[in-house]
Amino acid sequence: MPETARRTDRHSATRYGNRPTMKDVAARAGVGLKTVSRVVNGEPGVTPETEQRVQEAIDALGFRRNDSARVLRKGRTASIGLVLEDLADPFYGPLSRAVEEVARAHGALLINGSSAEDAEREQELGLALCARRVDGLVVIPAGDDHRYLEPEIRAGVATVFVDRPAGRIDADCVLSDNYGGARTGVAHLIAHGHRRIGFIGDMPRIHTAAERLRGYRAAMEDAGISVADAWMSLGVTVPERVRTAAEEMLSGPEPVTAIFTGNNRVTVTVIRVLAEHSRQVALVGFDDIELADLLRPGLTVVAQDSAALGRTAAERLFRRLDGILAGPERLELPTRLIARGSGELPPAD
Amino acid sequence: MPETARRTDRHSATRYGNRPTMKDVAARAGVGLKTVSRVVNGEPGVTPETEQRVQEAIDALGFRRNDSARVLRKGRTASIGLVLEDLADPFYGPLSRAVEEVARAHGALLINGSSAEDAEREQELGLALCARRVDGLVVIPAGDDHRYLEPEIRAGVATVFVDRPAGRIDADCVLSDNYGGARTGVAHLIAHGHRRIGFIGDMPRIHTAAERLRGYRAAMEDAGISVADAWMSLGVTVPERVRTAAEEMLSGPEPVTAIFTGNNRVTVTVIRVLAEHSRQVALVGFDDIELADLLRPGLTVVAQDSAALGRTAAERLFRRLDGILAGPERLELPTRLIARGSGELPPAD
DNA sequence: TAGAGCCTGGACAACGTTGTCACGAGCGGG
DNA sequence: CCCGCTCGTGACAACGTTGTCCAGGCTCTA
Repeated sequence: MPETARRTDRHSATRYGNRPTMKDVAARAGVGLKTVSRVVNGEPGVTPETEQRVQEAIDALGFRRNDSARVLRKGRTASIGLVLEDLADPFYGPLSRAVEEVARAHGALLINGSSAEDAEREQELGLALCARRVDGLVVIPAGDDHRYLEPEIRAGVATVFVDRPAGRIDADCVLSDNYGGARTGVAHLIAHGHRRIGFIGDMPRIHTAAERLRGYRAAMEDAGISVADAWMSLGVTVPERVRTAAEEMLSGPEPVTAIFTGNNRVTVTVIRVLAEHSRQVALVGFDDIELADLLRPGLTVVAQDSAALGRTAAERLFRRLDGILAGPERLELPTRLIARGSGELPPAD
Repeated sequence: MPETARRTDRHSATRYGNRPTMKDVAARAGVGLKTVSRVVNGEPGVTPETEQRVQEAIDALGFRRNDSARVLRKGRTASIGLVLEDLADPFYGPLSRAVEEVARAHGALLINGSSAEDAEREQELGLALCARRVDGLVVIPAGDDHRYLEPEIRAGVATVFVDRPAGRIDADCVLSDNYGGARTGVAHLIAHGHRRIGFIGDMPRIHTAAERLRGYRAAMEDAGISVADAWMSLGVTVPERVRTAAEEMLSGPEPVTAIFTGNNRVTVTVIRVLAEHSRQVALVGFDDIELADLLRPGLTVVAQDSAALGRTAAERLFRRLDGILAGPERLELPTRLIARGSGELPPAD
């Protein structure tokens, strides 16, 4: 049997373990290859006796269909990719989970990767997923140039951007109402008597940060308050920088009486600063935080629904895969102000 | 050109979009198929001029190698699977991220899925990943019978269980020291003068819950305290049940003066109950919680390092793939007691 | 200048699956 | 009794890639 021997050798050389194939099952059951395929896929046209023989062979050999081969033949992989910033961030966990649930409902698997807020890594990941021939891609942009995805989109990879818009290409995106949310949050502070309000946010090149700043400015303008430069601080959201920014706003001759924070990482740091601070300072944060209601005072936030973002994006992706949609569109989801105490504190002076 | 026409028809019928293949690139560049392959994979033996011609064709056509086909040919998929309970749970986010980082360091992609704490869904997911021919599998068990993975493991799928041990099969697993951690946490309460200490945990069929209960009992026994049945409550960790359990322990003629909570979901609910409660009750929770230091009093916890769990498991998986390891092993990672105030409160009476 | 050896490039088979098609058996109706 | 039909089954090609192997052209040396 040189044929068999050769085959075994090859296997033990290049793989680890010999997975049985349909050919093996067919040989054992004494039927043709296609008949096994029919049984495995539940296609009609097989007598019960034949089916049983095949099934027994499958069980005996521990056969499992190789989906890689199937995909190669069929074209669709029944999997979608998700590129996000950091799975460990509590904002993205629910988002990822929501995408997964929608994928599951459509019989698809989710492959996800973290870009670590690095544009190059985002691209690397997105393209790796395309090489795996995912049917669609949900991207939370880290970079601001997504032309690298153009050939993929043209080739039929349904692509939806979430949380931040796509850069330099025209594509579907699902965003929160960052501008409106920030505006509402700041207006809430103004309504409680504050006029000197600080804003601490992320780097302005990040779309969400820019939009939230725009909302802050709009709310201040609505109230006829002119904004001092010292009240605004934009930059990386590492604790050290945020801490310094907060302390500067709170000192000096005309300190702010309230702070609006641009995302959850900033909010947490500012809470720590305020806890060490003697004077009461009002605080409204963008993004909800677990246990926000257990703090004293409770934390008032502008909450975005990250699960809804994920769900909406994934649903749009599958509708696009089904060929129902026309041109790219931008969807905006509302935010919600949740008053818990910290945003309702009156000005201290 | 009937050949070309037919090919195009086929494509637009069964796929969406015509991805160019190496054949197309080869035709455009006027070289052979294998030469394109060599360029794409950076193999030696191609003159710079030829390479440039090929590269131009690749760019012009927007070609991207089809990894499905590659995998079929090569045997390894350079991807690993992760089956966990719920990505939205803050305990699993960092774990997943840690696994991803290790995978990335080994040039592999991570595919993950949530079992939603459902044994059937765990099996479905695990087998789907095997059908995709992942090289390895990290499983956080939901069910307690993993014999369904036996054929896969025999076939060479490196498998590591995390957080909870595998059921009814012999396999690698990486666990936290649940017993020791709980014992230390409860001993901490005893050291601060408590004798009537409650325990609220998850369903006892879950391994971690059983181990933590065992730790509780051991610490109590060490101190010569006999445990009343009313002090222990095991069951689903939905807020309603936990709330009821806590309130029962805190009422009656001999209420507990301290509570040890069996996981983060329980802890959060108990904090809420205690906040509404007049008498001071000490609390130590298993699992750390974000912002635990900002509560008043700060929350004392027995922290497990979920990222380390993931990292350790993934590293073991890749070492197994490299064929370095012998038999299955059980690794146990230490926990760490973090005192922040709530666990150091003295008994109220 | 001829022969040896090297380097580049291409033809071909194989990976495991599925779609197409054809074949043979059984059967009912003309 | 034969034609045509249905039904179960299997042979074969194709999906896009990579490993093997061979051919042809080049350089270098004797």
